[in-house]
Amino acid sequence: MIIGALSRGPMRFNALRRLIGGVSQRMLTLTLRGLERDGLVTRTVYPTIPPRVDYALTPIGQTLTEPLRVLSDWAMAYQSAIETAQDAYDSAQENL
Amino acid sequence: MIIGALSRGPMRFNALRRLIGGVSQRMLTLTLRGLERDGLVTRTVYPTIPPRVDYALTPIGQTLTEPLRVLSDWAMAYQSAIETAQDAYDSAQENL
DNA sequence: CCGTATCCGCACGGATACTG
DNA sequence: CAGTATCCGTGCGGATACGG
Repeated sequence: MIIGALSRGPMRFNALRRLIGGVSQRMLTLTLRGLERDGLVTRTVYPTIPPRVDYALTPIGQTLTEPLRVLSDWAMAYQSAIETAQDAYDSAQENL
Repeated sequence: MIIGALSRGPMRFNALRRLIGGVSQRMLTLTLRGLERDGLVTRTVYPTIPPRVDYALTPIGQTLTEPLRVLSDWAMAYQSAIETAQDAYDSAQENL
């Protein structure tokens, strides 16, 4: 989701947090550090007050947006079919 | 990896286990049950001795092979670049 | 605003033993 | 062969508090 959010341009920490939704501050930080370590995301600090930090995709990070978009499209397309299958599976398990 | 392995045709439990490698019996079973619940994989039992169980992709499961192959191709292409980035990041952390 | 530090519950997954 | 059952350590991630 971070890769997808940054695919349209750099974004600040809290903007990212609001856009993704349901992510704790801790996990967003840890995930961003991981992506930074992997060379997929850059972190730029502007020494202003209040502080400002921009996150952006590196060239390699941008190459990942397409594969992830393909996967995301698949998930959107089959989400309801999969939920239906789960319901059928679960109710079949009850009758044992 | 299970989806990728089954993309070329049905496969038995232990064949799958050997092909994937490094997966415990427990985790392979749990993962297969999850895929079955999601309607991505079918489980077929042949009541022979010794028992035989075939796993195969459902039509929906087959639609997932392409998105995953795209992602896998990306991983193969950038694996070494990412490892290099990690090494650079880690050695930069040491000097603090 | 953008984090880090600390505590803690819990569930993930390995190891092992057992079974039809 | 293809599992299930049980025990158990560890690490993930939430919650909370604090700081530049």
